[in-house]
Amino acid sequence: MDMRDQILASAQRLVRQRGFNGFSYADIADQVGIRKASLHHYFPTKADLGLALINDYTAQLDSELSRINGAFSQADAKLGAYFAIYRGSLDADRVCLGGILASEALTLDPAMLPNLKRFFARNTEWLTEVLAAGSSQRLFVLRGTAADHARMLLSALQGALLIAHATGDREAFNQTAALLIAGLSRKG
Amino acid sequence: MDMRDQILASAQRLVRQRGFNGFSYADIADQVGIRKASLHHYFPTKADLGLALINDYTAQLDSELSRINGAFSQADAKLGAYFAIYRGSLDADRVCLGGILASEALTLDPAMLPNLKRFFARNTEWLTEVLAAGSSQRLFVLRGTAADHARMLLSALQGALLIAHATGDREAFNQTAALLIAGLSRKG
DNA sequence: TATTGACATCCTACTACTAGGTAGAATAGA
DNA sequence: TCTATTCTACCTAGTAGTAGGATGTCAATA
Repeated sequence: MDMRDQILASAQRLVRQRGFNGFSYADIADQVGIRKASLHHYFPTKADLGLALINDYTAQLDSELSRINGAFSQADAKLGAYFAIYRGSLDADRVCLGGILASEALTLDPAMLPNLKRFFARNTEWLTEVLAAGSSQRLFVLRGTAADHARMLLSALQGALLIAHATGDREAFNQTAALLIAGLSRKG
Repeated sequence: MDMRDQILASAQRLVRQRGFNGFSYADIADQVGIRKASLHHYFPTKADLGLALINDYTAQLDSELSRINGAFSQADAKLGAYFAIYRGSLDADRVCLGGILASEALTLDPAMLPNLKRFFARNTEWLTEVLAAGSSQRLFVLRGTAADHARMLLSALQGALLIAHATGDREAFNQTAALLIAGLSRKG
């Protein structure tokens, strides 16, 4: 892993624990063992770093979703794998980069916002496909459009992750996740 | 409204727009027309201010929930009024203080965390009561415990509010809210 | 009624520190 | 030698927070 990737990895870890306004170049410098000024060689401004973080994270998401698409054929299994990403994040004491950047949106460089929106769009688009497929296979029973369900699931997972991260109540996340899955099955 | 309340109102507005790390004493000073140093007379440290903000906000919630309990008897009407609080927040371009503090939890003074947890507990407790009542009146059909549903609804609303605030997509919030309500009704 | 003292409020002026960011030189690999 | 990388040293602006003085209010007192 070259220096640029090390910096991105360190920054991603920091953002997902403390938010974009919750860390500084000095923190990254400590973690990767480089001088603060050297970081500016790779990312001249913090907005540049932020932009790279979102794009990098979106690329990570894309590859995860591709992996899931390849590994599972059933919609419910795909959805389970998607939920597992969030659970893994919580277990590593981190939240979703998209979720935490969303909460700081008004303080971010405006150039970051379209890419942040795109990240959310990717999530909802993939979820919409999975839900629509599961619905036509009679695996899921939807009460609105697949897109509505997709947005709701995304919101619920992001919210549950943030709250569980703050309160330390990991079980609350699991129960919410289970209920969201149950809400898609036939019969109440 | 005395100066202390003006400061709290200004700070609450700032936090709910930009986060606790997204504003400074100078911002409050500008808004309330007082010198920065004078703020320290009321809230010696920013952690003191943060603590007061959570407690104040929790008190506001309590009075809102009391108002709702008094104004409505049907569980579905109570729930609708609760949802309306979030919608009103979004319309005012603010998110929930609890939600945004949760996303910054690791950077907050540890003294703030128990009170933040208490805020979430208040929400889930009230929601649990309303959902249980609605369930026994056959207004709602629950797929898990009332407490599970309460946590899920809270997470979904917080997540939807944060995302809608960041993306500017108000309609996404409305659709998620509608779907959450629909998910409680009989029949899919 | 006028004076005094106590207290709260708010100020100017400052400190110590951290933030992001820059200039320009040293180093190293091709 | 060219270029990328990393450094030391620094800058400017902003951060929370402090010291100590000015102003005002209000109640007790003479």
